[in-house]
Amino acid sequence: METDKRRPSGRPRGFDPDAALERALLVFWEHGYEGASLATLTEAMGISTTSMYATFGNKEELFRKALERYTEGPSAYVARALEKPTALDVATALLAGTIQTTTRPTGPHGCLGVQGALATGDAGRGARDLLVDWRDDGYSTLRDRFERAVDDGDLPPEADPALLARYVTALGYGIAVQAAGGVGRDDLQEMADAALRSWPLL
Amino acid sequence: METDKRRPSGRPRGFDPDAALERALLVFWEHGYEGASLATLTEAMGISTTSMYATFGNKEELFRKALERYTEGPSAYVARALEKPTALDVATALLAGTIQTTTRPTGPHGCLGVQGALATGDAGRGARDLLVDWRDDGYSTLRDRFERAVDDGDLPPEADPALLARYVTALGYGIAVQAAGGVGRDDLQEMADAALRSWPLL
DNA sequence: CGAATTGTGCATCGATCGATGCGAAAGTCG
DNA sequence: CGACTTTCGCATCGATCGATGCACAATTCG
Repeated sequence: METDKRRPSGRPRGFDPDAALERALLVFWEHGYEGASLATLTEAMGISTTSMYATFGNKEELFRKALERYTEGPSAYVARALEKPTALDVATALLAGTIQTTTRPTGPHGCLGVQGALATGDAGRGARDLLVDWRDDGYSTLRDRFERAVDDGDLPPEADPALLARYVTALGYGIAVQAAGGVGRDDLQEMADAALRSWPLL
Repeated sequence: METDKRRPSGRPRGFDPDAALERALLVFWEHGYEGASLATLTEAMGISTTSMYATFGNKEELFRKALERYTEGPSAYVARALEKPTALDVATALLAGTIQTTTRPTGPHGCLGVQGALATGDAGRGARDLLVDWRDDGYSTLRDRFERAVDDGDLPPEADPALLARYVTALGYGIAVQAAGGVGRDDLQEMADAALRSWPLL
């Protein structure tokens, strides 16, 4: 039942696709979809455009795969936060994770899901729509989690799960925008702490 | 003391610069700096590239002037909000104005100051830096306003003006991001109302 | 009128955009 | 070995990018 390690016929790849995708992710993260040219991407990935197209399809597919990698890598704190026992724990972990990820001393500032393609021309419409769905999914998942919290009695019956999810996501995206502009980690964390002091906003 | 209406020598312009700038503003607002090509811009403005360069300088200058027009037009609610009598009134008017402006049924969704150039390539660095300063100015002005509110006794001495300004701007940018993705006006307004219910976050 | 000044229309610039064609290279398989 | 399969290096594609040169049109001034 081992994973299929049989070498495929033909010339083997001269690079590690995962490592190359990680580099591409960083470029998209820092410069956005439209701001990341194929030349910049392939140079950072250390491969030729031919290899990029053969391996990843095209620029939009590369972006889609980079976003997946982002979700499972730098943005994995989201899934972990959703598993916290209480709604307040979820919100607290979500904002703390957002702040940590969007203000890493090394690596791009901000959030790929926000600055990757917020407003684009025709060429970036695919990426833009992809991120709209990505953010919508995040909101829906969070709202569902808060609905469960109401069912659990963790949140009072008067609490509004949809409103609370909007609140936390708004704070998260607002943090991401400020982080993209260079606002420091401590300032944002103080603000997030204060913003959750009145949880659940009744 | 009349404004100088003496016709300048030479052939008169065949278009209204203000109207053309307004069109350019809408294109930048919807597609962002990098996503707005000269062809798209000049077509919307109804003029040739030659006339654009003669009148506005270049693309980056056009963006700068469009941002000024945005500040004094669609974003004028900011200046009006800052004149409200109390800090809570300021915050309330600021968020309400943000929601109205970023979700206009006609016109682009979102905020030019956010989605105009959040992450860019080299070509968009000028625009990006311009918006970073624009947002920093907004934050600083709001913080100063809240400091004055503390001095006035309008806010309690324990209130933290910088933190409150971070809070309101984060909510505003978070609203802008969600509006860019098509989130509706009512959902955002409900959330903003709830977010200010615990003002001033003590 | 003619000279001077300013805006416009048209063509086009070099650079860069994303994307491909093609033959050589580097492996597996019979 | 030779046939087959897959990847790579190089050159280049047509389209679009932002930006400009230049001759002509339209106005003011002397």
